[in-house]
Amino acid sequence: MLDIKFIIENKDLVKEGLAKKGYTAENIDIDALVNLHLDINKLKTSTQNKLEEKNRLSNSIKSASPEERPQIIAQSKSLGEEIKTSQEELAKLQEQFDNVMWRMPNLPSEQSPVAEDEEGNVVIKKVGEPTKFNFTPLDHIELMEKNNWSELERITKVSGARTYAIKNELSRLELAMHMLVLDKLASHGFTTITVPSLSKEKPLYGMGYLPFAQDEVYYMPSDDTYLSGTAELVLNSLHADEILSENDLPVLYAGFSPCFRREAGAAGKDTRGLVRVHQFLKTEQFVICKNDINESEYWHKKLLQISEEVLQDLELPYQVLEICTGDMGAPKYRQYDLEAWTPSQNCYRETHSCSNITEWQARRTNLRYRDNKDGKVRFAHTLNNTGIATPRILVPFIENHQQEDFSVRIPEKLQPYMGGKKFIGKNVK
RNA sequence: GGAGCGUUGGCAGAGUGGUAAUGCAGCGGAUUGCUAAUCCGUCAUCCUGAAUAGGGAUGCAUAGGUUCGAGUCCUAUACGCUCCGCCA
Repeated sequence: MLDIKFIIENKDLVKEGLAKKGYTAENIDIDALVNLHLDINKLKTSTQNKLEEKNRLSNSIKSASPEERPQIIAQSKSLGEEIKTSQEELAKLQEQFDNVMWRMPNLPSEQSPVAEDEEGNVVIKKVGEPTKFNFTPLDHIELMEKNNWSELERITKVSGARTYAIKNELSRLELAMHMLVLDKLASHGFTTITVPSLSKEKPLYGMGYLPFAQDEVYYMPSDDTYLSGTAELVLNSLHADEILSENDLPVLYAGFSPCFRREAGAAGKDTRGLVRVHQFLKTEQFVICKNDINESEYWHKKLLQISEEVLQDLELPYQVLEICTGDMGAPKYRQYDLEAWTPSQNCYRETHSCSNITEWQARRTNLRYRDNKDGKVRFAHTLNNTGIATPRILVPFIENHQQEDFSVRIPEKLQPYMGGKKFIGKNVK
């Protein structure tokens, strides 16, 4: 959510920012919004003047003589009717205004490349080389079959399309990766927190999942409850409506949770295997910091660095993308994605997404802190990044580390979490 | 699922239907100077205003209702605590 005062003072900048994100005046009409705001203020002022008069009348009743009272009461009553009418009108206008405000995306950074869609994303860094094999490599599904690591077909009979069951060492590997990342985040000062996958509606608006991605989210009408697509949802609202002390900042969370996504817009894409599933496990990095762009950009880089370390620990070749304005989600100010080399598809595939949201979410959740310098209350900045998401990352992992005998090499950093094993797989003793 | 009690500022905590006490913390100011104390103001949202001057409205979990007037009375909902039931 943006600040209406900022919008009024920076109309052109706002229009330009919206345009970069692919919005036109037909989607969001800034001039109309500002006019609506001015109308609301006018009506507010006149309504408040009436309220002031009514308060005066009410307070005078106590000291009024018994003869005067009936007249004052009648006067106050009729003024009350007028006020009610004004307030109903005001509520109507306010709802129109809020509707636009809740649909307004964040403005992108000046640094973000300007383009319409993902074609405009810019590779800013490559680490490692695409893996070369001196045998014919298998894809992750074949590898899982060779090693008795999955139940992909049986499980769809039970749980439907885009679900997975993995077993034996692969199942343990999935959990080992989360432990590796949780330990890494703890060493960077993050608080480990396992959070519910259930959420009420309000947090979805707070994060920006609603109203922007309604089709993506599971809803359970019998309980008026949603299934969370990311721990970010819950962490972003955990401190909603609070005024933190600046001394509490930054708040660093390593949030672990099962995540659920309908993948409604992805029909036909990545239908087989572990790349795109309805339910997965994610360790999420989440930061609440001061309202200072240098501070949040520092944390943005820091989160990116941590997830790069994760891919380096897993010894996966990867690239870093700076996401362009048109491919960024509505909440985002600036975004990097990490993509790991995926041999079977001969390309890099997304494993991490790292975003600076600035104050856009904090305004929606009313998350603030008291500034030490002047004692003023300010909206915090929030940031998020994948720590690790499984099973998707298992795809590049087992494909890149596969051996000719179908076993899979375990990188050194991960070995302590896998009982010291250097390889896993059927033929490994 | 059932019953009872509760929800007041950043925190703690008063509050007979008639302008939200008080303490602590924070911020601003004044004053005195020995590691700080004392006093005053401020402390959330919004409108008005050139204003970081002043004035005003709102805010006691949320949404309604009763009333000239609601933190206080009524209804519903959410959440919390205690107990009963069920349970990994």
